[in-house]
Amino acid sequence: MHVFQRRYNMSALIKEIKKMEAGPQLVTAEGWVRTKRDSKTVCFIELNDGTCLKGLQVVADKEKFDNNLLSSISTGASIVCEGTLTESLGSDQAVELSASKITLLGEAPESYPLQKKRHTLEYLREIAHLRPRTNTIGAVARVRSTMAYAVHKFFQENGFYYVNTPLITASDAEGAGQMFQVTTFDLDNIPKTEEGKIDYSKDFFGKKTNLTVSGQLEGETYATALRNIYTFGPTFRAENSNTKRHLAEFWMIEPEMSFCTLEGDMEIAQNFLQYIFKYTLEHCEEDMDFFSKFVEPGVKDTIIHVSESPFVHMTYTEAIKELEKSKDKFDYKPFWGCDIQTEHERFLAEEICKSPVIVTDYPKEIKSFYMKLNEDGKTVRAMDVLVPRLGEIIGGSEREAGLDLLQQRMKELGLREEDYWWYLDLRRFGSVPHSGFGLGFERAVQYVTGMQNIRDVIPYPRAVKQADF
RNA sequence: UCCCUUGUAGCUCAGUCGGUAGAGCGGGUGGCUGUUAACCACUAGGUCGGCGGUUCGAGUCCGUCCGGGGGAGCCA
Repeated sequence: MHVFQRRYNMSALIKEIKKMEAGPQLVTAEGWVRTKRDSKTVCFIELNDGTCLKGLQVVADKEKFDNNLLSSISTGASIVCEGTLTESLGSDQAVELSASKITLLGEAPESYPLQKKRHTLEYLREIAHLRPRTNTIGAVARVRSTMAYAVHKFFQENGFYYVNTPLITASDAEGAGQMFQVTTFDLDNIPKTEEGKIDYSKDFFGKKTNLTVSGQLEGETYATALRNIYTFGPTFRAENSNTKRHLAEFWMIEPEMSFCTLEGDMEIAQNFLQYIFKYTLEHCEEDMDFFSKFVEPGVKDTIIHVSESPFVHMTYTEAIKELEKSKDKFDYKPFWGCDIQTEHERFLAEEICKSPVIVTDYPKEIKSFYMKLNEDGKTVRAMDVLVPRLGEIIGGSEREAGLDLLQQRMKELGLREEDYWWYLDLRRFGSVPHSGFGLGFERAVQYVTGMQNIRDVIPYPRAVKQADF
C-alpha cells in the first residue's frame, strides 16, 4: 500500500499520516477526539480515525485559535485538522500535526458516554453503537476484518471456490441444535388443517422452514462438483445457552474437499489456522501488541508459537487413556465412550499437549450420522481441533461416501431418507471420498485476540434475551 | 435450563453489628504546566435495580421479579 496514495476524495488516513516524514507540505487529518490536554500556550489533541490503535497528536497554538473553538473540542467530537507535520518534542510519537486550521464537524457534549478512562466490556456492550470508538473494540474490529480477509485469501489461493449456501432451509433434521423458525404467518391467526394442525402449505414457502444451523450438507453438493469449496456466512442456533462462547447468530467457515480423506482434512485445518494466524500477526502488529499487553498477557507469543509448531495428533482412544491418568482432577470422570467435556478438552490442550491438538476417531455414538465409519465398526473418522483456553475450535470429519453405509446409519438414528434424498444422491452418482470441517469465526477471533467473551468480538451480539441495536 | 455471584453518583467501586450514603475517575469552574491515563484546588451530581415483607428504623435481613457476570450442559 502506498502511504501517499489518495483514494477518491478521501484525505490521508491517520495510520498513513503517522508514517509520513516531517515536512512543509500541508496535511489534512480527520477523526474523532480521544482526549485533549491543555498547556499554557498549546493544546494537545489526540485524534483517532479508527484506522490504527494510537492516534495522531495534533498541536494547536492557542494564540492562533479561537478559545471557544478549542473549548468545544471535547472527547468524542469530530474535527478536521489541517497543518504541517513536525518532529514531535514529546517522546510517544515521531511526528505530530501542527495545526493551522481546525474545523469542528460535530461536537460531543458531556453526555457522551465514552469517557477518557477505562470502561468495562460489560458497560460497553450497553453502548454497542459507540464501542468501536474504544481502543479494545476498535482493535477487535480491525483484527476481525483482517482475519476474514485472510480466510478468503487462504482458500482462494489454494484452489477453493466460495459458495453461498442458503440461510433459510426446509430440512429440519440436520441435528445440530435448536433452529429459529421462519414464517410469514400472523402468529395470532395461524392457518390450521382440518385436523387442527398448523397448515404449513399456506406459509410463505409452502412448508416449514428454519434458519440454517450449518451449510455443510449443501456445501458437500458443490464440493462434489467443483472439488474444493468453502462457505463463510452467518449461522443461527436457537439453543438456550448462556456462555461466553456461544451466540445465537454467528459466522461459520466450512470448507469441503473432494478426493480428500481425514488425513488431508487435518492437514488443511492446521495449515488454514496457521495461515490466518500468521497473516493477522503480520498485518495487525500494533493491535496484537495491545491485546498481548492489556487483554490476555502473552497472547501474541502464543499465537506466534501456534502458527509455527505442528499440532499434536491423538486418537480419541489415546486421549481417554491420557485423561484417565488424571481422572481425579475432573468433575466428569472420563471413560471410553463418554463425550469429551469442556474440562477434558482444555486439559488435553493446556496440560497434556501444551499446544493445539487434533483428536480423531471418536465413537460413532457421540458424532453425526454423516461421518465415515472406521473398519472397527465402532469409531468414525471425525476430528476436533482443541486449543488451550477455548477448547474446541474446529470440528470436522471425512464424510461417509458409501450409500449403503450412510443409509444404514440414518436408519439406526431414525432419520427419514426422503428428507435427505438429494444428500444421498451424492452417494448414488459419482460418489467420492470427501472431507471438511467447520470453524466458528468468532471463536477464532477470540483465540487470536484473547478476548474472554464472544459477545465482544462481534459488532452486535445476538444471544438469549439479547437482540439490541 | 441448572448452580454460584452481582446490582449504590455519568463510569469503576467502598459502605463494619440494621441507625436514610462515601472515594477515585469523568463533568463544571479556577490555577499550573510541551502535554500524552497530565497535575493541583474548589464544585455540582444519588427513588441505593423493581415490588412486597420483617423492624421503632432497611443500601444492609427475608421473599419475589428483572438485568449483569462466571461455571455447567449443548456446541462452533
